[in-house]
Amino acid sequence: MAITTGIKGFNDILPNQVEKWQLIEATARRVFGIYGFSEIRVPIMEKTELFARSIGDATDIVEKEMYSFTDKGENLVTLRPEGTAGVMRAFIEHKLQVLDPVTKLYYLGPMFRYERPQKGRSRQFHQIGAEVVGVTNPRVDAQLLVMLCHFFTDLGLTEPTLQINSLGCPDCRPAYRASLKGFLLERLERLCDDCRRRMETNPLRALDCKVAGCGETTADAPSVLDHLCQGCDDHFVAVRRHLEATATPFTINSRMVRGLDYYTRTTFELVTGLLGAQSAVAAGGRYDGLIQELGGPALPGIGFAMGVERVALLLADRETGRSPDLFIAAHGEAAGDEAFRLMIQLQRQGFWVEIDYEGKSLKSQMRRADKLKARFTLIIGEEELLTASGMLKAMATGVQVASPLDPSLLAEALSCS
RNA sequence: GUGGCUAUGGUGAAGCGGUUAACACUUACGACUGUGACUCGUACAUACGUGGGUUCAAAUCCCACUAGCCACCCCA
Repeated sequence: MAITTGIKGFNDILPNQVEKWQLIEATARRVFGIYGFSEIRVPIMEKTELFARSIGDATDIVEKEMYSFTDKGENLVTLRPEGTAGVMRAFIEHKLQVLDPVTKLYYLGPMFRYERPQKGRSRQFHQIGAEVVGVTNPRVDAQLLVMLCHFFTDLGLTEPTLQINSLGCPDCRPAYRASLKGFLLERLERLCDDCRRRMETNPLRALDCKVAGCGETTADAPSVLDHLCQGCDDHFVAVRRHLEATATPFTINSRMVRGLDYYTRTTFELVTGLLGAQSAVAAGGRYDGLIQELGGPALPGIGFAMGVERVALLLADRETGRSPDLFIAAHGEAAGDEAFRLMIQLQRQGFWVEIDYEGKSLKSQMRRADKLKARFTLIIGEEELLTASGMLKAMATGVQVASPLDPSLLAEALSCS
């Protein structure tokens, strides 16, 4: 394959798209900041074992989607397929719990999963995620969800809707799982091949199978929510109560399934119908056992991650708002030197100034000034050079006035109007 | 890993066995006044993903490969 072709599933984000990305990132930083979150930056590679332990050995991510390899020191390393594992590793390694009993972190950056690319999915993709460590109280679950909704509202995206569920805990989930498995076993012949396979790996998945027959078959399957232990039930009820108290719209989806093993209790997704097969724009949940499982203190955690590509897809393309303050059109070599000198001086004062670098005709330069949507154009020719005075033209009105070739006076002219 | 669809310039595309491979945008130069937008003119695919085949003749038909897209699986 030609070396000028990128790797499958690894996409360039061109300048016109980057504007959107910057808006998403800036909104996240701003909104998450309001809720007291601090950014953490962790490496994009970790020991393979970390992901296997946290995400779960039997998950598809670990089984077949990781970019894993042996480095030159014979270490088994993996390009992060998600963010939580690395952040929790850093939390434990640096004992962040001693700084504050409540740790609120957010991160953003590329993740890697070897999957077949399709709409809203690529092999290198980007997530923005947030995690809270140290709080069991359901108020923090609600707050995290409110923050997530706040973020989307600020971006002008009201379409994705919040769905929540509870997955129970290690005390009550096994019983539910057994109950569901029993239910499915009785109806084995009505399930699709995939669901039969899921029986062993993860029976919960049968609940969101897209095959029509399976949907009907599992319509009256036992619900997790009926099998929650007292603690989990109380927790879930409280989360719902707090969401209602803060007027945060949500629906309960007891059939929602998560792909990572570490989730407990509250799980949630922000779903949209506008992204083809990819309905989840952001998703997450509580992971009360993860930190201890990784060898850290017994602290609870909850977090979410959103797919930046998916958010960007939902955002309408926006016009590039930026345009130069001034274009200096020069006629002749000496004028070109003067234009260059003025440009640098004005740039040092913070103005965006453009010039022509190739000695093009005045007409060409004016055309370019227009195309760049420069607010002003300063025209310098031989005559102007003699009097040290150029013509300053306001492009919108076409009005032009003589203006001394003086950076501070020009700066003044650019600042007003 | 499995399936379906598609592959023409920088972009969007016409073309359906014999055309100078339309048209539009973009870009470059020029005309209209040393000075942009509108208008007009000129230029820009030895070439139709790659490799084979059928035919007097293929961008147009057939095969293989590759890539992209969408979907399954799974997931943010």
